[in-house]
Amino acid sequence: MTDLVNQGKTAGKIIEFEMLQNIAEDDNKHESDYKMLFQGQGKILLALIDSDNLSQKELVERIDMTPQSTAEFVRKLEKRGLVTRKKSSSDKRVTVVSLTDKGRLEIQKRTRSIPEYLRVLDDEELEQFNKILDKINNQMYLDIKEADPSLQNRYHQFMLNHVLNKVHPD
Amino acid sequence: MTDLVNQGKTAGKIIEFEMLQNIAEDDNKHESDYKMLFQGQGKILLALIDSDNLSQKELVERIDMTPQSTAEFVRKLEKRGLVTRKKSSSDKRVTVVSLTDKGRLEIQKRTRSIPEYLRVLDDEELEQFNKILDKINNQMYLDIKEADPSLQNRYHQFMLNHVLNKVHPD
DNA sequence: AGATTTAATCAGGTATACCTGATTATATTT
DNA sequence: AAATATAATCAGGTATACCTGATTAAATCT
Repeated sequence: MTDLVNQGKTAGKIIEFEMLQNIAEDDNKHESDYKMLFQGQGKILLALIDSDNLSQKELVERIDMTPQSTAEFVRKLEKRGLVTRKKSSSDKRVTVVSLTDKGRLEIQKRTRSIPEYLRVLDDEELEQFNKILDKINNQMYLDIKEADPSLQNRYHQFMLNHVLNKVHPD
Repeated sequence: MTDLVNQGKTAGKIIEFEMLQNIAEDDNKHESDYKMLFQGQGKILLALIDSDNLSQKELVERIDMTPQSTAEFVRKLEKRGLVTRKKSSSDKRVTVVSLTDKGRLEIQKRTRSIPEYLRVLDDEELEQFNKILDKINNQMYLDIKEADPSLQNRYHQFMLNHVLNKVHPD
């Protein structure tokens, strides 16, 4: 039963960690809104760094949202200057969405930047942390797949690929 | 410079971890909406487990929100049956907000529950993880204080106490 | 007792993330 | 060429988290 006590302690520290990230964000406002990465406009940006110039239809498939919501978020991103929308010449029904440089920078700021707090860990701790996160994440993939097998084909897998391989290349 | 590479890897895994938590939540919807813990209604609940029967005025101080927003969230929580509101008899201007049993359970579900994914870590890893989280969290406290010294007196400290000492007692 | 301060509410607004149903315009089928 | 399917948009809605300004009611001060 010592197990449960230790797990409980860790669980508390994880909540604390998330709380602190939240507070730190309030501070530098829009700079690093990690909450927004996995919903709405953020989801679209993430889909686009994975593969650019997608039609809204393709976005919808990857992102697991209605075409209407997707269109709305794309428009908002366009207004913010993070993506462009142009009609495809081969099929004038489709709208191709592309990242602007500003958009690319925006996501990189959010996903590629190394949080300051990691600097307090030494090499050994960093390695331990990596291993632990790998274990946890793998378990979560399994849990998610088990809970809803259809999820595995959706935006998750591509985000995974993105986060693991592209944003942080070795 | 190997440092930066390792830190980058870890940063990616943290984003992945957060993404996975998000997805897992979508699945069991309202069950464990960790995003909602540190804003709006969640913030109020958190303030109330720390110390119950607060006036809205006291809530406002702890929670760093306008009285109007606070009142709004309290009303919503009342509608959901998570808190009660009664006028103080000593000062009929003040409204005392108290957690109901349902409300208490609600936050415990969100803060006390041990995430399933922790079960994959063995004793040693759990200990390492605890140490790492301590180091990171402490650093974040320092960073936050540095960025805005006024924050230290607000809801953060009490949440810290709560998360560390009360929700997960040894 | 009258003036002022205080706790809270009312009224109304903004922004974000979503959704459903109906419609338009272009492609593809038949 | 007419019918159908497809990509996207329009219109309108819900819910959440916030906010400002104005007002009410009770308490305290002078």
